[in-house]
Amino acid sequence: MVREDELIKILKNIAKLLELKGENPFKARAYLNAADIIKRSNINLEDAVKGGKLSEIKGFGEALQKKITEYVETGKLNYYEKLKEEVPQGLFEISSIANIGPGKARKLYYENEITSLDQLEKACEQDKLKNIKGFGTKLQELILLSIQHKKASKGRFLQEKTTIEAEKLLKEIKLISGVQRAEITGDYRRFSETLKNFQILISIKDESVRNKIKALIKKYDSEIPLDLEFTNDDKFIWYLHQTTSSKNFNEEFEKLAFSRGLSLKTDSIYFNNKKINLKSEEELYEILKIQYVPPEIREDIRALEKAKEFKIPKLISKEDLKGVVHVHSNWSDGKNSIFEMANKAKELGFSYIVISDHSQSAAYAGGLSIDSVQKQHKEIEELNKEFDDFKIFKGIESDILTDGALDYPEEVLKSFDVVIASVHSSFNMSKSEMTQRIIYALMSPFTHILGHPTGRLLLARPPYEVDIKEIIRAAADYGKVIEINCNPYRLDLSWENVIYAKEKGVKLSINPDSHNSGTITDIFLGVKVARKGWLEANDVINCLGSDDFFKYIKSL
DNA sequence: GCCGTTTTCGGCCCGACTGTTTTCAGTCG
Repeated sequence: MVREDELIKILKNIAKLLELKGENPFKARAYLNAADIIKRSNINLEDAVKGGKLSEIKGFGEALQKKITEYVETGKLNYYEKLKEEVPQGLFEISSIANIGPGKARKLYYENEITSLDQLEKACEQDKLKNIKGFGTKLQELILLSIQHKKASKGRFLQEKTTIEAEKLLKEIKLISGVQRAEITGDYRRFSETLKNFQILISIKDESVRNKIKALIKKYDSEIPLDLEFTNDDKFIWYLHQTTSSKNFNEEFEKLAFSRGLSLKTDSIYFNNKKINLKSEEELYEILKIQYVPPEIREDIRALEKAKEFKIPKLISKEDLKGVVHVHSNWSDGKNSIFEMANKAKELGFSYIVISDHSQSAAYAGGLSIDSVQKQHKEIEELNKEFDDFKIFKGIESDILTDGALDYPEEVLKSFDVVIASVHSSFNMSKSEMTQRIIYALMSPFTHILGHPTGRLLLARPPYEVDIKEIIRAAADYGKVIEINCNPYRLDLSWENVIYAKEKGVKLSINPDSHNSGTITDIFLGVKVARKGWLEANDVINCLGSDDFFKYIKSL
């Protein structure tokens, strides 16, 4: 099995390394282009190599064919390994800072003896960069911000990226004889956006089991650290609950539990001085006579207050979702055809999909010209005839231009069923300008949904400067919907702001923003964000059936 | 490094932005 993602990463890194070496920028672009081809197209690399079909693909010349073949056959690329040795690590790191490209990185490294991020940080703090031609006070500030963000992200991992690994490890632990119960707990179970480790709680029969687990862990090969905690089975549920909950929540919960007759001793849990073995967290809540609090919302004590009053709403679940909003097709920068995207959504049990490719200004992402829009609409109309009980809606992800305008003239905007408006350019505006820009887009009668409202990329890019609360209030005023973008790097709107949006009466749409049919399932990550934001099914517009969804959109 | 052809070398996407300039180079999407 070819690690396609890995190859894409290698090709991108080669491009960057070449730029840093100061080679012909077009050579670098050829590698970027190759990475892009692999990402967007449907080529099965293994088959293409075996069948000698690589040469048929535009963009894969002699050199790239050779390299791709080498990678497919050996899982490695010698050229890349050599290149890594030629380019200093420090130089590579420096160029990873926002607003530092290859040009500035080279200047710092070779002409100013700044050979690491630490040195770069110090130089900025000591105000030394402003003397270098091309640098100034403002850039110094931006560099510091970027370094800070990088530091804060260090040692943290995206929740979604860790899931498969975590579940696999857990399964293996459970198979060890003498392991009674085991769960991944902590941030993972509460669904925090990023994690620093896997916290695993295990109840064991006796001490000998520990060694068996340790032997298993020795074979564990991952960059994500493990934090194992052992307990006896009587206390398993208590500790599962404790380690899942946030600190604040837990403190209040313990107070309540102890005041209502629970006590914790070394051997077991006692209720009214009687030993108990809890089977589930639900049982724990039951004996305390309060409503069950799902793990996702054990963040602050408001949840506990509501639980005492039995007023925790029925949170949204996967099964409530009826349609998929915001996916890209190969008409812009997606990998699959409209048919393939629709078919996949149907297979997953959804009853409609909103195709929303990029708009004309997004040239880098193959944004649709007016002519293409019209052709795409014809294709959708034809496809709709082929599907029973499934509907494809004509959507667009329209850029919000710098002045807040949408990206097509009115007569074109009118032709879409659904318009999602998103910012994709000029991130460095002032807070008030950016806020105004987005509010202006919300005021357009053609806008239905605001896409990824803060533009953040988890662990990679902070949100653009924007007053998100003001935007949420504006969405409420103009009756517009806000997206929960489910791309694992975005999860934007964040759950904290989802809570605020609900308070203000704003409806949300849980959108996967998929660029291929395999990531439509990202939509289920969004359900977790929504749950963490206390949403119920009736807060989310794609919980509506196809007809009601369309009616709702048209009422905006 | 790729492509295409005016066949073996020249052009490759480019506009907006910005911090630094005082006309522009580097970065970004």
